[in-house]
Amino acid sequence: MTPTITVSRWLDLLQSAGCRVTAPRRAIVELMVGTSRALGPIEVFDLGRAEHPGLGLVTVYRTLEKLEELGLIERVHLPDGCHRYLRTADGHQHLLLCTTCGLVQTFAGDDLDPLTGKVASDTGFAINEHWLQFFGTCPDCRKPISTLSES
Amino acid sequence: MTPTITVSRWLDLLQSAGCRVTAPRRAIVELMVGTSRALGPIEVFDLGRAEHPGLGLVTVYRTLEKLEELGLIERVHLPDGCHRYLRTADGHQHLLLCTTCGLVQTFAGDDLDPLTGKVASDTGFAINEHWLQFFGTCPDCRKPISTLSES
DNA sequence: CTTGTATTGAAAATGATTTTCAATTACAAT
DNA sequence: ATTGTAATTGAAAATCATTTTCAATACAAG
Repeated sequence: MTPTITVSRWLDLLQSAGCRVTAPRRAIVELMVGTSRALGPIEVFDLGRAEHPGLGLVTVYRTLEKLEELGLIERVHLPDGCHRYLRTADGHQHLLLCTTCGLVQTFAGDDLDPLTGKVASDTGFAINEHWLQFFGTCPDCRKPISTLSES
Repeated sequence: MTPTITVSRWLDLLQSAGCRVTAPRRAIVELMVGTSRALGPIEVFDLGRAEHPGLGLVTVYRTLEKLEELGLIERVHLPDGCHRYLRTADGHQHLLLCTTCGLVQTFAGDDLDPLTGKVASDTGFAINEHWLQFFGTCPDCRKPISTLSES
């Protein structure tokens, strides 16, 4: 699906959920659909103002919250304690994140269901979520600044 | 190693690092050594005041930071975005956390080194950290309140 | 085009964490 | 034991992220 079609789909889903389609929301949706980086609220705010200069930070928070409710984006947590938002991948994916620029790649990891079941029965916990995430530095961020390609 | 000996060892390590051993620090160290729950700063503050009533929240933050620097405790992140501190386990362990009370269990998961190497060479990332964590509800927190045992 | 209501952005409020600072205290050197 | 000094303390203020409040605005249904 092309980015343009995905943007329309997200806006339709917003409308189906009883929300209005407004310029600020459109700007934020375009951003989140178009990027392959995990973005924090301030980044969305800064990038969004390029599209829609009047955009307010409060609207960013509210829109991200709504997109998360709809399952279109999800929070990812980083080692430093910050969290950012990321377009939800199809199916449950394991994540590889660049801690410098936020670039995200997904990878097909091991199937954790058997391990989850074993740990649950060993411990008596009811397990309802897991994280398998790798963190590192992406190829671009590993390069010296002089040779950096545009993102 | 008994908890008492571990407390002494932590205090010795603090001193070796050029820090002074004070009553507030002793209270916080005893807490972190003695619990099997991941505790947030406010929890440490509240529990610590039982031991040392004058304890200030600022001191809690500073002491936890120092213990983390020394590698004696580590931050764990939770799905809701909060983070708590946990006595560092021997070797790298995978964690199972109760999202209700913070109880932590470690489990021997799959060895992720081969997968890490594969993902690194597939993507060109330099991978330097990973999380494999399960979240759920521990046996005690699953029980109705009337039958709760003391922790 | 009019109208009702969801949405907006600014400002204020909140909550977590950090910084500043004067008073205190551990502890090394007498 | 006493003392000097630098590390440490807790309170208050500052900072930063996030949420709430609210009056003005703008979407979309009729």
